[in-house]
Amino acid sequence: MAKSARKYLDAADREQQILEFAIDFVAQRGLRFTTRELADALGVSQPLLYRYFKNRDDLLQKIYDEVYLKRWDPAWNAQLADRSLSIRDRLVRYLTAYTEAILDERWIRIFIASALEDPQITKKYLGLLHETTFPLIFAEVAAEAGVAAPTGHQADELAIEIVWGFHSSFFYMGVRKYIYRNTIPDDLDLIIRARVDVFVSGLVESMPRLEGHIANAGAGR
Amino acid sequence: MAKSARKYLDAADREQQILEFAIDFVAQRGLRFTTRELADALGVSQPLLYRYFKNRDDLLQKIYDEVYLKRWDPAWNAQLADRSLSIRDRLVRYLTAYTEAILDERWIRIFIASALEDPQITKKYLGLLHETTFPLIFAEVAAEAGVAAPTGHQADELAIEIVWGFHSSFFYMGVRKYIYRNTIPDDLDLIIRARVDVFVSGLVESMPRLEGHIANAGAGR
DNA sequence: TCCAGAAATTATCAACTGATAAATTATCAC
DNA sequence: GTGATAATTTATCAGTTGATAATTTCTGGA
Repeated sequence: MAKSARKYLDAADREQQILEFAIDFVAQRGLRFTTRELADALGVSQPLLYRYFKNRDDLLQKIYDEVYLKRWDPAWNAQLADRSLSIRDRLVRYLTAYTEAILDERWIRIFIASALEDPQITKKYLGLLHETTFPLIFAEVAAEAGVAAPTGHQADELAIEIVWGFHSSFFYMGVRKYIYRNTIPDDLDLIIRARVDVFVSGLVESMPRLEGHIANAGAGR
Repeated sequence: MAKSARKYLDAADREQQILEFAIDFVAQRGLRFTTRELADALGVSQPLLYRYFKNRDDLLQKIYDEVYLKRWDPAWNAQLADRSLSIRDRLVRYLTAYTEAILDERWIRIFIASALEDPQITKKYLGLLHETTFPLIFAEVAAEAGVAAPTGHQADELAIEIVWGFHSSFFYMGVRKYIYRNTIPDDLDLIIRARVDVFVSGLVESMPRLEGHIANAGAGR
């Protein structure tokens, strides 16, 4: 008998089915859903949820785990550091993989909704970017420019900040598409290449002036 | 008698007090608050809310109106177009005013929460950026580069996209601070100048290559 | 075929929630 | 002071909600 035609699923299958369905459901409805609404949409009785999930929060926690799990490939950082390709090509390759992973309705909406509810949930993921990937990208562009990156705490902060601005623009495309419900261009590859070009050109050229910006900090106000 | 010591406020004052309090409250708690929680926090009875607001949704609508109202200064676009200053200076001036308006906990959190709930709410505001400000910024940088901006539908889209990436990085600082609860550098002026520098330098330099990106679209896949 | 055990549903509860009506309390003009 | 009026609270309700217990239905092996 095909599993899909069964009325009584194996416990493991049913749990997986509920979880997958709940991810789509919560992505659409946000965190204000009720357990009855979820059960009705899935076509099972509401108490059945409590056979597989201790309570509503337990279900949400498992949703977060499932959505964030395995969306981050540790190989990305190694590839970014691989100087056999130009920094432009490396950034294009990384951003192609990164956007493929995160420009997903469920991922974007659940990420934002969960962060709004409790920033702790997304902290680990964001820490990975902030502590590892961003310093790496800045350092690699600095190497491309043939300039020593400016040093000091304020310079480090500014460097991270510049990369944040660049990097977040791709995540933000997901926000525009799946939260604002705007249309975004469908040729993502074109946009990645154009933005990488603007970013690398700009950072290479302005890198020598960064020290100056720091020195002038606060002077103009 | 000072109004703050009164027990029975004038209707207009009470309505304003509830609305202001509710804005802070909803910014913190999100849209899952109950009318009792709001009333308790404010120190009034729950039915009192219904004297001033028809129902829960009516209160939310008035919150949105109050938060989004007058956060957008129509003079900004005119200033961006005023070529008596360099494009860098104009962008710095604009972004200083813009960030001052929107890097506010209530604004950021209610903007995101309401967009997540119903994208219609933020549509008008975002349309203003997309239709008016972004094309203007791109055109002004093109003029700075002394290059005719590339033409055609795809070029327009790409141009808007590049500016989206730049512009959104400032809004996104608010997301980082008030939603992710990350620390962001306190010297905003420094960041604005550095990012404007990277952006203008990069766009001026890569502008002549944009046509090439478009021509190559899809070729590399 | 039949039944033991697992899977799912029905029935139910206490607490919560948005909303309304009735009763109470403060304010102010006279 | 006093009473008319507006502001606020208390009491209350019907529908909802998360969760549990009791009951029923299905599945697969002997």
